[in-house]
Amino acid sequence: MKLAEAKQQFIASWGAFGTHWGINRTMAQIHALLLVSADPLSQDDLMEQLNVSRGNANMNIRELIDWGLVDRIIIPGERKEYFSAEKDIWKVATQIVKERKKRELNPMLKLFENLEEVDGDKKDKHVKQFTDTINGIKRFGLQADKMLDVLVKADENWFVGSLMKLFK
Amino acid sequence: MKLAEAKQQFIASWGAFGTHWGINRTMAQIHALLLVSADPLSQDDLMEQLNVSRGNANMNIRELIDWGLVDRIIIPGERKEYFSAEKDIWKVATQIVKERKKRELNPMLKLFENLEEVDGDKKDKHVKQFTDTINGIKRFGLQADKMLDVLVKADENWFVGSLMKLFK
DNA sequence: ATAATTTTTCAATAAAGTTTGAAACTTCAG
DNA sequence: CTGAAGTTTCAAACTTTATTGAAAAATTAT
Repeated sequence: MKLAEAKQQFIASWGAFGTHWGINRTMAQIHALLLVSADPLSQDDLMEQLNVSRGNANMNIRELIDWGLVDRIIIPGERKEYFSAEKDIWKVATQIVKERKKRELNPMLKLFENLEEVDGDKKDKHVKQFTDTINGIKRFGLQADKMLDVLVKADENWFVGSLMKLFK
Repeated sequence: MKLAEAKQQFIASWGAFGTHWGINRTMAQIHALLLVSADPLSQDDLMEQLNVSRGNANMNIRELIDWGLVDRIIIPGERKEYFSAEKDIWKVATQIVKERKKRELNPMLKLFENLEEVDGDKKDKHVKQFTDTINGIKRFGLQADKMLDVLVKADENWFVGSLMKLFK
């Protein structure tokens, strides 16, 4: 398979998977293209190679920077800005975990604090089912929160090594 | 806080979070309502309590059954079907992991097998960057695949217990 | 300064995803 | 069988989200 063809296929698939993960297609495609590019690319390079508009490219590059997955690169003597993606997949994964935790898990746990106390007889099965469910979700969420904190701080070798022992 | 109000808030939030997780609002809301309901509910109960149409309720109930999160319940002497959700959050989580693995991770790994071999000089930095990236993602994916298999088979006490030791 | 180039913004438009509701289909009791 | 009750399907309407492109703002060179 030719390199250009393989790249196209990778970018298309990555974009398609992204849409199932709450990431829009363009953002995932830009990330994919930067992941497989040896050198930094400019916004115009990205627009051209992915056939997307200036506004779209700009917005999604900034979003990727915001997620900590892409860096702005200044090339001396060049007017344009260039962009480059973190290539170490372990770092990419922990960065994504970190951000999703911040954006999704933490707000959810916060919200649940309000739902803990409900009026009424604790013996009433409807009240009991509600509080038990909320409590179960909350405990699970706190557990996950702790685990993910450790995961994010760990380095790959330690983590994978420990898990390998654990999992035989 | 009144039970009815707390339920409404839980359902609304669960629905909102669901949309960030590739689950549509109605599906997440039906799941939420069944999670906090002590008894099974019929399709008409769900339609009424969530204000959604018959078609929408039907389609999303079936999707939840397909995900293994909701069971059909036949109540003797009743013509209607009733529905009930698995209440154990650990089981809910492992079931979701299992299904997403099947639907997302496995197809992705399959797709990547094709991209491994690329024509051209392995010394060319463009070829090298591409194959290194794909290889890195593939290794990571296979590792995750193995871990998730163990997680899905494990029971909660074993898993949490082992991790607690690991994470001190 | 001012002109050239690059980046950002945002209202309009397009695309994607969700929901509805009525019709078709199925099941079961009498 | 027949008809009532329940379930499923699906095209059309609607809602939400993503994308465009042109104009405004910012940046850098002369």
